[in-house]
Amino acid sequence: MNSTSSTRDRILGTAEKMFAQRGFDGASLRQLTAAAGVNLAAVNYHFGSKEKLVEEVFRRRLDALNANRLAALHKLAGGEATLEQVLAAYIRPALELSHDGKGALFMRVLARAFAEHDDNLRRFLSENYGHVMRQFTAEFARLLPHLGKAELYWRIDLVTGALTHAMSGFGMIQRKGDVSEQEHLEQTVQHLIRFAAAGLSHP
Amino acid sequence: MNSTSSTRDRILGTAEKMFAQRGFDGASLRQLTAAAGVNLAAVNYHFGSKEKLVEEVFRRRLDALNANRLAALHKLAGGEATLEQVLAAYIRPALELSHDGKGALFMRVLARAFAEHDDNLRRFLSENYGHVMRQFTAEFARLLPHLGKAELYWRIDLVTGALTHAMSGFGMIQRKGDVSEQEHLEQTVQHLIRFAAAGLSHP
DNA sequence: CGTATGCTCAAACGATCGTTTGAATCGCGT
DNA sequence: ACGCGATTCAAACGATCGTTTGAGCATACG
Repeated sequence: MNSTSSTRDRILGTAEKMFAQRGFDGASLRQLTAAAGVNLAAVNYHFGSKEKLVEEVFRRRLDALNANRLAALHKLAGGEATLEQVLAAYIRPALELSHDGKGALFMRVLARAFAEHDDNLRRFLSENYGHVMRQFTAEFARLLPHLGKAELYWRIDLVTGALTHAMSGFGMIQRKGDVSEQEHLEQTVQHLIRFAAAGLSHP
Repeated sequence: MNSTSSTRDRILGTAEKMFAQRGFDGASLRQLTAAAGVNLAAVNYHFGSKEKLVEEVFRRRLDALNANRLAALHKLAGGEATLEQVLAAYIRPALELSHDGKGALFMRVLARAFAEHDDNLRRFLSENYGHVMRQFTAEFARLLPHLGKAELYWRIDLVTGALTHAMSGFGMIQRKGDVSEQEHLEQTVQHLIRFAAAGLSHP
């Protein structure tokens, strides 16, 4: 077995792009393998099925994304972090991912998956990355003690919707020529954090 | 030609349900017509094509929804309405639509369409209902003069994402047995309005 | 050298898709 | 009662889908 099959990676990269553009059903394996320059049967050989390929596209990005989120969260002083800091730990890794060309496509894939309400995919996400969301929710609960449990979950859901919506469009937003990429990213992070903080903590 | 063909309406109603459940590509005309109890060819006879059927599903709901939104907006005292009132004019009709059983499905269809970034559908929505969004944006600009144009658009986009996300899940949220439907709706409207107002108007 | 083993390839499989067709049936004005 | 347009119907069309197959090629190991 090859340790890093070029065919496997080309399929994954092309799949990410085409899933973002045409959706999971809309992107056929024939279009996908043709665009990747590999044989049609290579997908089933390397991944087993189209659905397993979808899961692998998610796993590759989300493993890194959620590891970064947890690392940022744990780096904060336990029990003393501010709401803005916790939000930054949640938002910045996602925005950094959506900032480079290929990661931006993945955020659109993610937004699509949210909207599709696909039960298999939701179970996959919950099983593999639910613990991350749980840790952040616990932090939010500590920082917003005046909110009831239902109210807190509700606001987090609203913030999640806003962020998903925003990041699925990020990267397509025209950036002014007089600010650097890093500056643009930082400004966007600050906007998102302030928006989320305002929505979460209002009385 | 029949003025209100039962076949036409059954197709539209079933299409809304199945598009919400399985997406536009995922719901086939064979499943759809079988569930509606009509012949397969009836879709192409009454609507011309599957894509025209999709547009008609949108048109039927959005005509009423946006008319209600504009009526609520114009009923406000011109130039003196508060941010919360304008938000209510925007949010309440959508939530009322998503409150009855069939409208709730439509909101999921709408959320799906947002995530799919389909160019044809976006053009259709922009051409037919763009003027509504423009009027609300003008009101927001009047009420939030301290925000730059770019900043305002950005926050409206975030609010739109949050609302779409929330309303696509609304109706699935379990309602406590001790509050009436009307009460539940009103509480939800108030939550959404306060969340949106906080996100829009924060410094 | 011979032969496993990992991988690629063209071709085909059955299933399902949206659409079209032409005949059968319905419903109403004259 | 008759005729005609509107509607429904079963059947078929070509296209495309995900998956499987078996032969061919490569590389490494005994």
